[in-house]
Amino acid sequence: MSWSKSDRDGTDREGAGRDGPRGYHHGNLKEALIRAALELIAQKGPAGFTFAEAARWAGVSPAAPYRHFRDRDELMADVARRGFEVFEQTLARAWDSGRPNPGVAMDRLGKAYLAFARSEPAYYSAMFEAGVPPDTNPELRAAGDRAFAVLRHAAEALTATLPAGSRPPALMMALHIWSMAHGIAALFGRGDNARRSLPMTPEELLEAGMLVYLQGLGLRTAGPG
Amino acid sequence: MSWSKSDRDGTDREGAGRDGPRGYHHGNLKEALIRAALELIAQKGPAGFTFAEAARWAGVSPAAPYRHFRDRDELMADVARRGFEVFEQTLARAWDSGRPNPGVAMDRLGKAYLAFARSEPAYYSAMFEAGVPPDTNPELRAAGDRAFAVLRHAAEALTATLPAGSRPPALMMALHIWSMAHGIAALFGRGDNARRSLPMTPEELLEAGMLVYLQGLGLRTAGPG
DNA sequence: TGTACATCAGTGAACGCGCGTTCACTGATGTAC
DNA sequence: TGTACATCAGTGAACGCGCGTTCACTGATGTAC
Repeated sequence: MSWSKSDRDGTDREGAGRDGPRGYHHGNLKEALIRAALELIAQKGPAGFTFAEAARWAGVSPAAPYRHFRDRDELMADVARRGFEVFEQTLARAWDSGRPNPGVAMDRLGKAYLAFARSEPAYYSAMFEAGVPPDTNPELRAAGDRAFAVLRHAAEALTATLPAGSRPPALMMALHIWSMAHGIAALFGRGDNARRSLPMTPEELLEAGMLVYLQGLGLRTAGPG
Repeated sequence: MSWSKSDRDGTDREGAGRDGPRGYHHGNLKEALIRAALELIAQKGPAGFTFAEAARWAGVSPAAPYRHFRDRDELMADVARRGFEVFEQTLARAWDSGRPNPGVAMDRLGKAYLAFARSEPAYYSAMFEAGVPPDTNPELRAAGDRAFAVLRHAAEALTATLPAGSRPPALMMALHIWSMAHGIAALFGRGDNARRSLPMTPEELLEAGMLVYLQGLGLRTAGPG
């Protein structure tokens, strides 16, 4: 990205309109296409996003995207990769090195997970539901691994509070928490999709589930606060 | 093609074929379309299934399906409904009224969940991933509710083994187990999709997760056997 | 500082394709009498 | 038992549409000199 010297992200494009980067051809088509994809995926799901419509959204001819992506799949993979990067940062910020203690931080991590799935449905779809094989792209896989690593480190910090003899495998614990968080996000976490009514918020459901789970591991979680 | 009276279904059509009710026009086009949809969804995901191709698969003209389904979505909803019915039966059989004890039966239930997701990916996709709103169809919703009821009853049976004072809400417990099972199925449970390598089988992961969870509830599960 | 030139992002026209959907139709079926 | 008729499942041709993809092109940019 950012490859003319004088920058060009001064204004933003789609959504509220405002053609920013004027000057020459388009300026920052690659970014514009990514943003168009995010918008379209959010509106119509990962399947309802076409190369042609992304081009239209960005205000260029249907042939223009081929200058930046081999095909639709490559664009989707790029969206997924960026999604993992944002996801990693979001989770890492929530975890905050386990402050003030791993239990509280893990609770925050869970909430951040669901918040991401809800507020960034397009990223989340591209990452987990669009059928993008993680091996498409070494960078995609690496980004996914880095995001998962945040969760794994959190699990390690939690198990470290247990006496050395009775520590469960942190990797397994991370996988359990990931699975439950993903399950809740997929089944109940998004606005209109697969709407099943819940007697509580997804956040409450996950928080309760993690509490029970951690208790099952022998962790005395202080709970929130 | 083929519209003389004899002929017609002598040869088998889709998959393992065997078109039953031969005789006249097609005989059982509705069923044939459902089976075509299952095949196509299994091969190419819920998005890669078109009305026209289902018709081709069933060997009829592209206009024929309109005699049986208003549109693609209605067909998809029907697939989902049938999926929930099969799912309910599968889960109920695995639960087997909680024999020989709820702990063992719950373990079986979890394995049956994952087995269904793996062996019937088309049903599973239509049910949970195709974006079919459950309210499309009262029957669809009812079928989904009945399938979930199996899980809820299992949770009730498990909580009933606890002293009256310390019973967690069975509904919440059912939701937790469902979420974890769905999360594992979605992230790790299918062959090629979203392949993430695991240091264990999905079944082992779910079994371990349920064990920890149940322990957290204070349930002394005997474990398998 | 100015000019010529290579680079390359985006154009616009064109194509083949498969999809969804409609329409008047046809041929098989079941049934009333 | 036979005949006339209503019903209805499936036909096949047709349509408009949007997509993916290609192509020779053009016009803006950066840069070597």
